[in-house]
Amino acid sequence: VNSRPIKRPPVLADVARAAGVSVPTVSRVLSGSTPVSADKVRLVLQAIQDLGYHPNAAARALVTGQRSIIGVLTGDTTRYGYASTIQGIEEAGRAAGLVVAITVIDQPDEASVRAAVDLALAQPLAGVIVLEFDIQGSLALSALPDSLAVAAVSSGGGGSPVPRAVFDDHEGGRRITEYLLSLGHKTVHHVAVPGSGRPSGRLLGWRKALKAAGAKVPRPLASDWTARSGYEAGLRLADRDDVTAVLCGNDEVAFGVIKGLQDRGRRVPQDVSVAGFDDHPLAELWTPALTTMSQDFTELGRTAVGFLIGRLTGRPYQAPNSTLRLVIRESTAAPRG
Amino acid sequence: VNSRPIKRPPVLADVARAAGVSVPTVSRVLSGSTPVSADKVRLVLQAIQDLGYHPNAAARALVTGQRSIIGVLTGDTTRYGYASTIQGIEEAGRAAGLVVAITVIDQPDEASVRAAVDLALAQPLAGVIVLEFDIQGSLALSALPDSLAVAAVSSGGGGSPVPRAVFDDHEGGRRITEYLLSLGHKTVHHVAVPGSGRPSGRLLGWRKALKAAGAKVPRPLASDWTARSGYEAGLRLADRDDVTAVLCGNDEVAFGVIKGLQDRGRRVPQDVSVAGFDDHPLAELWTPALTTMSQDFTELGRTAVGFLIGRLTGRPYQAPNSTLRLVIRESTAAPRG
DNA sequence: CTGAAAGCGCTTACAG
DNA sequence: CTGAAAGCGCTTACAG
Repeated sequence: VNSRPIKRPPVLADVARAAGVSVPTVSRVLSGSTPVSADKVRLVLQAIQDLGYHPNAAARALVTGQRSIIGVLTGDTTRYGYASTIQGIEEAGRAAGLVVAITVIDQPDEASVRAAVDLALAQPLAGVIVLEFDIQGSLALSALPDSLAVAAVSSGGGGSPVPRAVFDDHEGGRRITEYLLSLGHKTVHHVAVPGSGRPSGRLLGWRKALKAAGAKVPRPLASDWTARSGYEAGLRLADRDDVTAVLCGNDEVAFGVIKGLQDRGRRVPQDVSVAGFDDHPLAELWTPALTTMSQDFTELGRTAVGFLIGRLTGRPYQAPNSTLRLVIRESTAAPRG
Repeated sequence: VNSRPIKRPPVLADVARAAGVSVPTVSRVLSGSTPVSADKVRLVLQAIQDLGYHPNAAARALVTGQRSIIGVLTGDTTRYGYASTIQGIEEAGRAAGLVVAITVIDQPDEASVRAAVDLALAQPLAGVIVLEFDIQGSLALSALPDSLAVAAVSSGGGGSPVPRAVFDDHEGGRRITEYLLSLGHKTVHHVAVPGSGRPSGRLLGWRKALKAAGAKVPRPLASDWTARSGYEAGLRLADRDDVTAVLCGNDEVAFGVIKGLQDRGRRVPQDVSVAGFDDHPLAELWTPALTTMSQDFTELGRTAVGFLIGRLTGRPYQAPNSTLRLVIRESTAAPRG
């Protein structure tokens, strides 16, 4: 493979020499902090151009103490909720002149968390945002030093006292379960996604709605967030004739559950209603189109950046209201008979 | 919202004072570069613990010249191909002690590219990886200075002489089109995704296969990568009775095309065969399960990191072979009659 | 094994 | 407007 040679990058002194001025003068041209005579400005700009000079970020960060990196600690980067949240963080970060440095914590154990935290903290960070969607996230939050500005995006409350952009999973789970019950289902089954150590808020809200309605609370099935694990759950649920409604921990799992039910000859929603969570972009195109609880993850990511910048600047940040919204499509209906 | 106070982070001198040793001694304990007496090691470790000391990354980077950030320049972070590639970069990066700093170039114009490049280069970067999947990527590649280690993940060849992890879109497009023709279709229609300035390799390979077979080359429809735009295309294609096979620029578009065809009463694959590109995780669960050209984006991301580290260390990196693989499922069949 | 000294590349008072 | 000087927090020869 071809490749350009890597030269020693030019430094400020090189530019100063080329332009015939002092080092501080170049710095002033760059920052605009102090007036510089027009002709020197021209010479300096020319030299910067010629040499292809870019400031050494490390040196600048050292002296100014200015950091322009938001560290993001997360258990995943590709699933819908995670990826959308990161997208929001990146957008809001970039608008504020910050880049996003991602470190994935791939296992929910102390060692992985420690390794990831150490790696992240080895960067000149303005602050860190933790995606507290899973056990990794919870652990990371408590492993972070006090000297750092920290915010979290979180599915429900939480322990350590950091600003959190939370989507109210509990409330969402409750509302969508109530909706299913209101269609006439005797109870609602649940295919759960992993929680952050404790049961997910979605599961808690689901259980609460069932209890409030005096409905039987079936034992939840487990999934690992993936459509494939949802499919397995769907196959199992298809064999039980007491199942008329299923709430899934997220849309990807719901897609799999629907397919599993259909592959066993159960029609959705005529035989079984299925609802999801999150409003994945494909939810409206699924067959049948998926009823779900919509969440604006991107907004949540932006909010977390707002919190972080608020802490950094001392100006408190006003979080926008919850974006929870029940989206009724075709995958849910009244039970037969 | 509650929040912990941000204290001035402790520095090496604070640790040295607390432990009653000199600054270099603390540094030596940290790096292990030079033996330090056991009792001093203990004192230093204790002080580090007590103070919650973390090294100042900027200072360390300045003196060692070591950078542990891979800058990633990309047009998107959430779509399947992009997100998976970034996942691979992060994995391989983390394994090598590097974090991934993402900057999105949200518009394919010079100004957006310049802003993103400047923001990325303001960090202490070990090198940068450009996702050359779109126009933004191509522009970014030419805007990067020579003094930086650069690699790209790319859909097909390319201009500037940087090491590229390429997935052979052209070859993939050709092979899957040949497959569709081999089923007996007179020609294959195409719903294209945006290319990186020029037509996508997928489109080129598709066209080449048609020409080689002496088939008519229909005018391709455009999409913007999303399932929704695929849906629009599907609706339009459904009205034409000369359409018996459609190759889509990616799986998400294919999902939409299938739904659009179905909503207009066309059955897939009995009336129209539809094939995708990429092997999205939901492709196997779609109804009908999607025939597609599988690509290992995660692997590509890892390869790009390999190139980068190869350049940094001077040890050339041997790229793995192409991962292109035709996956035949249920969405394609011989035409009727 | 350990400390005093120099220096990485920048910015910011300090004097003109 | 401009340069000489100091210093950010670390690491690395240099002497013991």
